[in-house]
Amino acid sequence: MPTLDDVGRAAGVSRGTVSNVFNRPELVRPELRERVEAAARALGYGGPDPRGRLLKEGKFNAIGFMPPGAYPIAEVIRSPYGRELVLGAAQACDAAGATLSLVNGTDDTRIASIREALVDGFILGHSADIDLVSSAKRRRLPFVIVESDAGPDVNSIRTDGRKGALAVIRHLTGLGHRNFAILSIRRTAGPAIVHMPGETERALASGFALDHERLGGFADALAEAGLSIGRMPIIETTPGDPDAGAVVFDQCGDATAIVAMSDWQAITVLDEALRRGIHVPGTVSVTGFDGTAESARTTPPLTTVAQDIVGKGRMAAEMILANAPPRQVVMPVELVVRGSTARPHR
Amino acid sequence: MPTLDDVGRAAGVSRGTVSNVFNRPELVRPELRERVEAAARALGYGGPDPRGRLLKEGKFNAIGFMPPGAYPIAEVIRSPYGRELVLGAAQACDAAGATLSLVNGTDDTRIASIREALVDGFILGHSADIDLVSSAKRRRLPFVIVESDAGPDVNSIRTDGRKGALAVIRHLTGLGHRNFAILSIRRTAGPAIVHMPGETERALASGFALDHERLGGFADALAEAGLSIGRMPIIETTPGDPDAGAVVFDQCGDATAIVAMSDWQAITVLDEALRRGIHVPGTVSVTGFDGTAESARTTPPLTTVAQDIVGKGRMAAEMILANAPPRQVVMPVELVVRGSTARPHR
DNA sequence: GAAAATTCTTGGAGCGCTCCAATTATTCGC
DNA sequence: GCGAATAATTGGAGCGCTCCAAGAATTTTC
Repeated sequence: MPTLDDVGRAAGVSRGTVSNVFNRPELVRPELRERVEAAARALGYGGPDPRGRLLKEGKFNAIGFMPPGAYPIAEVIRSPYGRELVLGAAQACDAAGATLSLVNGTDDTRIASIREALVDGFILGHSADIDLVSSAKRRRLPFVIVESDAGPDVNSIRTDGRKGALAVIRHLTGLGHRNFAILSIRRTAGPAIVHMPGETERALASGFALDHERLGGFADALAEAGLSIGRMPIIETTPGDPDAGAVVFDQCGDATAIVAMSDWQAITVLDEALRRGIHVPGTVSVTGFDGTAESARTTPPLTTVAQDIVGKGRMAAEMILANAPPRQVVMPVELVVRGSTARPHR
Repeated sequence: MPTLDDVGRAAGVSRGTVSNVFNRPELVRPELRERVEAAARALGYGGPDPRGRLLKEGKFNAIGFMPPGAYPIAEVIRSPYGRELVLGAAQACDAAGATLSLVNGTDDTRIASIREALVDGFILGHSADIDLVSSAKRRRLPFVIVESDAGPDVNSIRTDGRKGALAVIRHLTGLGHRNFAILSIRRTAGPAIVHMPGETERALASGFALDHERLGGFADALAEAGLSIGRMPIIETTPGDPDAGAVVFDQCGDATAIVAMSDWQAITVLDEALRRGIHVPGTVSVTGFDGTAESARTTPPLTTVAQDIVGKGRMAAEMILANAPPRQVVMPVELVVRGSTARPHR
């Protein structure tokens, strides 16, 4: 690849003049400019390489989005939640004229990705992963953690998951439900993990901070109704896993309410119910979490905990762009009761 | 910000050794390594700046996606079509461990964005925009144009829009329709542009190559049935413009079939029909284009021209990643007849 | 037509890093 | 304990560019 120097040599001018031709053409005499442009064309010079400029100038004008867990970036676009979050971030980038980089990282490359991504800041899709946070810190770029709180010196933005969880369970116990199955989020790729009653401690200890908080809310609300979360099956599935619904119905025959940690999982359950001819909410009630656009369009429409996901993504990106002192934002939630919940059968 | 040299000075070692501590720690004696690490911590050195490396090494390990027209990147995520295209590209990036950069560019910054984006190649969301293509060429990075053909020396991947358009119109004329309204894609932001019968030449000349091809298909299929496209109103709207449906019904009262260039626009029409109590397909038939996932879930389900959008995005990204000689790919289409079309009323 | 003012052009310094050949320190073998 | 082998460290060159002070060329002014 030819360089500024090569072009300069070919045109009989200095590197500096060639640079001016490309960056401040008004500074160079028209005839010279044309000579330089001709030389550049002849050599196939494609304009100043951004690498060189970068070293001198600094900013990448881009913010990075790193998916939660070790999810592939495609999964982020595919998931209703991820999509809305990215949409919000994209809105903020549009307003700022910045690029939004979806940064790829498998389990063992995400640390390196943080170190090397060509961005001015990061959105870490929900994760309290200590290693990730500390490498983000080390890099000394602004970053925001979505959906968990990593202390006062780190930007974070999360939903009041506890409150949402309480609201869901109170709604269901209020309707008379006593037997629940909980559909939790598996943090890595792979098939469903089933924790039957009595062996649910492991589930409670695992996964994202997000799950802890929501599970905590579930546990407390169940306790209010004299129930114990330890008696309920907990099933961890990857959101979007099409088998999740089947596993739930296979394993949790006597649950009258299936409580999912995400709309996407709840929708899978709805699909499977339809397939099996199980009536929702007649035979079983189903709840989601997130209030994605999809949740309003299912049959029946999903009872869910709504939050402003797009707003969350936008705010996350704005926090990076603004580069202000760290803040910890907690977004409100609201229970949206729709058609997928009713009194238990009998 | 401290540099390798600063750290080296503080630790009493050379720059090279500090570099080794971070990149090939096994090369440096443990005690020294610790001394260097301590110095780095003390100075708040965040590890080697990727900028420096970049200059030496080259690849960005990222591909850029530039939205069609001057659409903001948020619009790409929001639109069903854009989302699937990006999803496909993300799949290919996942497989290759690359970053997917959604590159921002307004009308007057897109050229500069192409020049300066920190990527190894581009996907140009459908656009035959001469300036853009030539600046992409100039930069000498591999790039792929989606949805139009820019000649044998440029990668492109497009759908057989003409065939799809023919199929739609033949289906509708076969059902007995004679009065159509055409919903075309406005390339810039802004309200609907209405071209009433007799003034449609302008519409035929404008917009994306994509529209030309599809409009050409419509025109020919109409001609087969003894009809003239010049007699049909053509309305250009921005996909996702929620008013599109209203404009169509306000302006095209006697059309028995509304033919949209994208599912998204067709869905808007469906929504508006519902709002006005106009029965689809009883009173008016509606067709989409693209076969997005959404099109199967509308009420009634949409008759549309299906194509493998995700596959298209994936292939586009793969073409860049592979960096092989230019190819021009034409993807097949298939008419999918669903519930939104029927014989005209009366 | 010479000095002053203006416009253009030059090339060195430096951005932070990696690479590598050369140098220095350490360990090994007998 | 000494030379050879091995391991660890160094620092210069260079990646492609921008910036800028200085110098050269041209134009203006009186």
